[in-house]
Amino acid sequence: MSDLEDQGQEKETEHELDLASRLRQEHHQSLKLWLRMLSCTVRIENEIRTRLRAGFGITLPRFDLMAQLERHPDGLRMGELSKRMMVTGGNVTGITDQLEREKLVVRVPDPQDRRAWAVRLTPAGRSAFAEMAAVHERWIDEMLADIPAEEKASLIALLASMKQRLRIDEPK
Amino acid sequence: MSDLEDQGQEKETEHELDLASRLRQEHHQSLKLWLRMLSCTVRIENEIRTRLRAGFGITLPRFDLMAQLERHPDGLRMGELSKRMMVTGGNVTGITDQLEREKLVVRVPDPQDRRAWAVRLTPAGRSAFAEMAAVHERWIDEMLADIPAEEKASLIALLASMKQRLRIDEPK
DNA sequence: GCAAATTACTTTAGATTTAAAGTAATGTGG
DNA sequence: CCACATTACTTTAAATCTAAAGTAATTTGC
Repeated sequence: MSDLEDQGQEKETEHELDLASRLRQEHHQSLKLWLRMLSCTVRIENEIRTRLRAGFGITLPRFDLMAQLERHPDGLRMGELSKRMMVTGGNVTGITDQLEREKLVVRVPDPQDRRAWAVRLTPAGRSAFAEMAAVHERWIDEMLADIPAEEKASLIALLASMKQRLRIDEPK
Repeated sequence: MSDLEDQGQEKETEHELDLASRLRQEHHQSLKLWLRMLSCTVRIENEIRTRLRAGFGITLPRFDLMAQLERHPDGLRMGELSKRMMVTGGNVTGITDQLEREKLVVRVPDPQDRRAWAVRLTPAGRSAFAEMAAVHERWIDEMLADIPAEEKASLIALLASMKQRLRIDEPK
């Protein structure tokens, strides 16, 4: 999903708006915010996906899963990965299968619970990820280089507030 | 891709940061912004996907395509849809096939260019979309209801700036 | 203890998605 | 006019992705 948003520039000379147009604008404010955010996100995501494939021959979901594991040296259970990556469990199974096939992660049985598996980066996985992550961060930095640091800081703060206040049932 | 972001709360008492930590923070600022935005986007997107399926038996990409068409009564060419939806042409072909099968859109041959097709909403499609769009906007409004209007306005403005300044080659 | 509910993960079917190759029509240079 | 590149769309193969059903282990209630 993506760019429902219209391209037109808006003129937000707030003091000149009468009540009617102010209401009309507020009515669509949430939708406009959503579509604008979605548009930025998809653009960046597509660019990262292309570069990861071209530069490292890896897909975005695999990179994402490895990124989760990199911060948890003891491994993460499938369910934890599913929650953190915000995708279904079946999806995590598939991506893990692929990464295991490539020897970048391993499934380790949980001694406490025989239903559960911990997924861990292999040494090869950890080393491959380290290289990719550094370049990945540089890409992001370059893509956002023309945004003033103050605007970035504002966005970071506002998005934190947004995440907190989102009226969506927490996943599980 | 999704929630690489750490969960921890940050304390941004800007005046107390020494130069070293300020630099360290700036180094990761872009990445943090990107991950935070991605996290919000995926959460909202998943919720909308679920609700569209449960409420209307429609998928998100089909809804998205119809939304593009709704603003263009004369129809859009496949390539236009691809650009606006920010997905590949092959993907648009598949989604259009599905919607055509459901009699919600039609392909109309372009008299000027026999390679090209315009895709249009059928009357049934237009009417179905109108109903869904109203509910869809209400959902967005509810999900974002706890975010103060001023913050929404700031985000809208900052994201517009972000979109403008993104250092990504314009699609085509 | 043990039946029933729950949990953790996998499997399945179907839709979406990309990248790359393929097809057909259009544009371009000479 | 005609070879050649380009353009618009489709097809293909492989990976993701969801929703739902399935499997096996654990927990719960009694």
